Amino acid sequence: MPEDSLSKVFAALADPTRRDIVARLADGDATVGELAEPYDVSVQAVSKHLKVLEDAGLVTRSRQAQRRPVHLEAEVFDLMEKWIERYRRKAEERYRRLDRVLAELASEDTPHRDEGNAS
Amino acid sequence: MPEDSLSKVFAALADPTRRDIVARLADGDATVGELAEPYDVSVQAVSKHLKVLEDAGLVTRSRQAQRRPVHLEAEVFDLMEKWIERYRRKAEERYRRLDRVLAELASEDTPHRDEGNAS
DNA sequence: CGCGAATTCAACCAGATGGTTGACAACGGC
DNA sequence: GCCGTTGTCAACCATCTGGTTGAATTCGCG
Repeated sequence: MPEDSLSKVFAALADPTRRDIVARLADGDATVGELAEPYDVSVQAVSKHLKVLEDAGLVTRSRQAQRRPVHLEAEVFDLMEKWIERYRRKAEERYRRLDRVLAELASEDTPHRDEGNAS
Repeated sequence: MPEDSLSKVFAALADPTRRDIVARLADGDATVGELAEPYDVSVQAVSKHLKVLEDAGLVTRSRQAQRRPVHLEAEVFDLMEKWIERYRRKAEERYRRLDRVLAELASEDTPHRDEGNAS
C-alpha cells in the first residue's frame, strides 16, 4: 500500500491512459466526458483514472453544475523532478569519478615501455 | 509503443523499496545480498525487485563469479524528466496565459471570446 | 571432488488494479 | 415538474503484483 505521495504519483503516471489524460489536460481543463471520448473505454473507467490522478495530487476537480471540470496541478511535478534530479546527479558524479580513475589506470597500463606491473 | 518503456519506469519507481534501492545504488554498485540486507524481506523478493528495475532499464547486472553486482543506469532518468518537463512547461505556460487574460478581463469590462480549450 | 555461498526459478497466495455493467444522484432545459 | 445529460457508486471479474517457501543453478574454495 503506497501511502506516501511519491509512490502515488509514480503509480498514477505508470498508466499510459492516465499519462495521456495528463498530457491533454496540459492544454486546458476538460470534463470527464470530453476526456473519455477518445478512449475505447467506459466513462466510469475514466472516472476511476481521474480518481487515481486526484489522489496523487496531479489534478483537482471543481464543481460546475453537474459537470466536474478537471484541472492539472503542476506542482506535483516538482516533487518528482526533485527526487529524480537528486539521484541522477549522484550517479553521474560517481560516473565521472570512475571515469577519471579508469583513465588513470589506462595511462599507467599503457605499455609504452617495459612495465613490470605485477599483482 | 515507445510509451510503454515510460510505463515500466514509472511503475518501477512507484514502489518505496525499489526507490530506496535506486537511492542506494546511486552511491555505488552493490550485490543482491548487500541490497537485501537492510530490508525485512527475503532475498528472493529483492531479486524480483531488481528484475523489475532491470526490465525498466534502470539498472544492469553484470556477472562476477556467482555474484551479480547491480549497477544504476542514469540515462533512463532523462526519459522521465523529458516527459515531465514537457507537460509541466505547458501547464505553467497556460497558467501564465490564463493569468494574463484574467487580468485583462478584470481591468476592462469588455467581454472577450472564450479562449482555447476546444474539444 | 564436493561443500557452501549467492542468486534465480517455480509454485503458490493475498490483495491491488483496471475493466465491465447497472443503479442512482445532481442539475439545466423545456 | 419531469427528462435527459453528466458523473459517481457498487458489485463483480480477470489479471498483475509483491510477498512467501523450497528447489535448482553457478561458482569459489579447501
